[in-house]
Amino acid sequence: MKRLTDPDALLLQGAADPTRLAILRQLAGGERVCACDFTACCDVAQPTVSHHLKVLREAGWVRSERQASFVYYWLRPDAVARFRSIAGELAPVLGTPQARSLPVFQPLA
Amino acid sequence: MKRLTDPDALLLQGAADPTRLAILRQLAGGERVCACDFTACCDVAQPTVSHHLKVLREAGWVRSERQASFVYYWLRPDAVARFRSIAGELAPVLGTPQARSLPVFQPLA
DNA sequence: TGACGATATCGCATCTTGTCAATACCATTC
DNA sequence: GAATGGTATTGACAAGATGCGATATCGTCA
Repeated sequence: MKRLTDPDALLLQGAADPTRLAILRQLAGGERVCACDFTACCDVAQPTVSHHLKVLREAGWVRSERQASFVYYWLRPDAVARFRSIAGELAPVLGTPQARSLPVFQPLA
Repeated sequence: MKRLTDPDALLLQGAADPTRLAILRQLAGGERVCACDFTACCDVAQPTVSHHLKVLREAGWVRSERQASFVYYWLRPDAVARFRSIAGELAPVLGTPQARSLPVFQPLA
C-alpha cells in the first residue's frame, strides 16, 4: 500500500472510519470527553476504542490528557481548520446554494 | 472491518488516499478531466488510476461520461457540499478568522 | 502495600486495500 | 474487417486495517 506521507491524506484517513467519525462527532462540541464515554456510543470493545483514539492522535485529530485515573480527549482546532481548508480547496462551484449557506472557511472569499 | 454503512464515512474513505486526493484536487477546478490526464500526475499505472476512479465514483465523489474513446470525469457538487457540511459539523466554537492564520498543520507536533 | 478501576499495549485472526500485469472491452480509423 | 488507442476488469499478491482477548501499566484509595 502506498505510504500515507501526505498529511492531508493522513488526516482524512483518520476520519474515514465509522467508529472514529462517531468519536470525532462526540468531540465536536469542543468539550473534553473521557475515554470511558466512547465505549458506549461506538459499540466496540475497550481495546478497540483505545486503538482508534491512538489513530486519531497520530493523525493529528485529538489531544489527550490524564486526570486522575481518567484520560480526557479533545479536538485539535487546527486539525478541524485544516479539514475545512481541504473542503475549501475542493469546492469547484463556490456559488452553489448549499455551499453559500454553510459557515465554512473561504480563503479570500 | 466494520461495514462502511455510514455514507459520510464512505465519502471520507474515498478521499483518504494520496492518489485519490490528487485526483480530486485536479478536478477541483470544476472542469471535466480526461481519464488519461490522471495517469501522469499520480505516478501510478493506468489500471490503478482506473481503480481509484471507480472507488471515487462509488463513494459519490465523481461522475463520468464517455465522449468518443475518452472518458471524462468531474466532481459532484453535492459531494463537495456534503464534505463541507461534515467539516462544519466537526467545527467546535473555533472562530473563523483564526483558521486563516493558523500555522501549518503538523499531526505529530 | 495490595486491591481495584481505567486505559494502553500485545498478539493474533480476519478482512480490506493498493498495486500492477495481463486481458477484455469500446470507439475510431484505415 | 483489422488495427489502433483509450479505458475497464480480472487475478494475484503484499501490506495495512480492524477487532478482540489477554495482559501490562497507571493512578487512586484503603
